[in-house]
Amino acid sequence: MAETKEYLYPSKWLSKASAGDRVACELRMRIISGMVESGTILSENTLAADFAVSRSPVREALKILASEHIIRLERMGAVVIGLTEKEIEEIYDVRLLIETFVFERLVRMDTTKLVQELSKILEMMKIAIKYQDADEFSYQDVLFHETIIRAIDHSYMLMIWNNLKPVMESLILVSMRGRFKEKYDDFPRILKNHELYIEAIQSKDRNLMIESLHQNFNDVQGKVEDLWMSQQMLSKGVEQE
Amino acid sequence: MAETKEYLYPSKWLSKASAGDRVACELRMRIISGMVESGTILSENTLAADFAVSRSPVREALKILASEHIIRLERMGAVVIGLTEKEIEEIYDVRLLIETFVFERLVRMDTTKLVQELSKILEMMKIAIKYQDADEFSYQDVLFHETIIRAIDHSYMLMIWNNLKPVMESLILVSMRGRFKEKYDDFPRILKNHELYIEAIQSKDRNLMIESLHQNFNDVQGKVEDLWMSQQMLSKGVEQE
DNA sequence: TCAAGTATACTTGTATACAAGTATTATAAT
DNA sequence: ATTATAATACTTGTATACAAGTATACTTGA
Repeated sequence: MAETKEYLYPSKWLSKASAGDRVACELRMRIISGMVESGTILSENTLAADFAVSRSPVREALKILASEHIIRLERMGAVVIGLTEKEIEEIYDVRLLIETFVFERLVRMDTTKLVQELSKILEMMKIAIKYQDADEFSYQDVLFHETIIRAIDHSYMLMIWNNLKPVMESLILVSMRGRFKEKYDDFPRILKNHELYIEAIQSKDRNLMIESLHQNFNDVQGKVEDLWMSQQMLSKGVEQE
Repeated sequence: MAETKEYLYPSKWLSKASAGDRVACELRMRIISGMVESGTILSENTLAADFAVSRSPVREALKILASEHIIRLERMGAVVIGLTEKEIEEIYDVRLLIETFVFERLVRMDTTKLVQELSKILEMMKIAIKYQDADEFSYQDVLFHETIIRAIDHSYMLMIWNNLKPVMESLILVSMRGRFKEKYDDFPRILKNHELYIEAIQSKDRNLMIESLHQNFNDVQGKVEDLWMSQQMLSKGVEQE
């Protein structure tokens, strides 16, 4: 059994999590970062041994990851699907779909409180950049969009978001960690886009919203791919079971 | 422990299902039909005793239902959320959103094979009506829409559908069973709408699609509510733990 | 060397056991 | 009568045990 040297998922985010959640989060990061390649077959017993837990939490984790569609539960073993370029695009299709729907609701609401909340999160993001804290930045970035979605109080939109969130979170984490090392000058632009987004919500300007949304996605999308590839290259060195 | 007299979920659909799935499906039906009222607190142990299985499958079932947002997992016990009028509307928001997106993709595809498949399903629906088989009709109805969604080969749209499907399925089952008894003359109209839908896909007529889609929803939506209420009334007589 | 059949070692699904924690209830003291 | 404390009976999360089923590998026969 290969000793797991270090964890990809921020341990501070797991303070109250169950063993099942821990395994799910860590495994998800390994899959999305490319450390565990797609096609790999995961066994409950092996994973249980690797993570030093029993099969119960592992089973739970595999169920979670299967519902996120990054693994496929088969008769014998779970097959890693991972994220291809196509699937990353699909994720953004969904985000675009959701957030456009949400915006249509927002324009008919009082958004002053929401705008204030978003501004706060934006400030947090700035500070995260200042201290080069990629994880904190990712957290706030995800929170930013979640806050917008929660604002319309639509349980099924929230359901979709909740299904998408873990994968998004991992994707953003991987992406941001890479950029804090390499492309530090990207961040002013990201912040600008979020500012535009807030402005669009404030002024209820549909076009501005769509524009900043697309910008936001282009920001992440184009770069994630490069990074993801490089991560995959990088992880070729890691020993595989 | 109250003996469970009869099952709401069609047992033939559970031929290869695990005990966890069985519990999930049956419990879902009871919640959505109103037999288990919202606010009820479910305990793993009690459910395990009721369904004569161990806690493992029950835990699995509760996780599934929680991801579908019809129960809420709390520190002690799972609280039944159920479907309010608002949530039923929200489900149709999502369906509208998905299927509109799907249609946009379809108009850029060769849909001859899809149309053929849908026609087959429609014939099946007709036969189900002929033999007054509400369950079979529901099955084909769900399959109809799933077939359309699968056609565009979009894993994340499919993911959303998969999350929505069980609840939809239960909702349609409850609705159709009621209508086979009471409002038998609704069905020609339902069939007509599905025909229109196929026609829209065939001719790639966006307006026709939107129209038939809305019709389809109105068909189910307005009536579901009445039925749901009446079901709730009806189930008041059933003894509750 | 190759085919067929059996045995073995894995797989999942379910049951059960146990530990840690929480609510409730009963008891005791003011 | 009311409040505080302690005991009890629940809760969940995790580990482990076991049964049924499947793939793999090995052995035996030609």
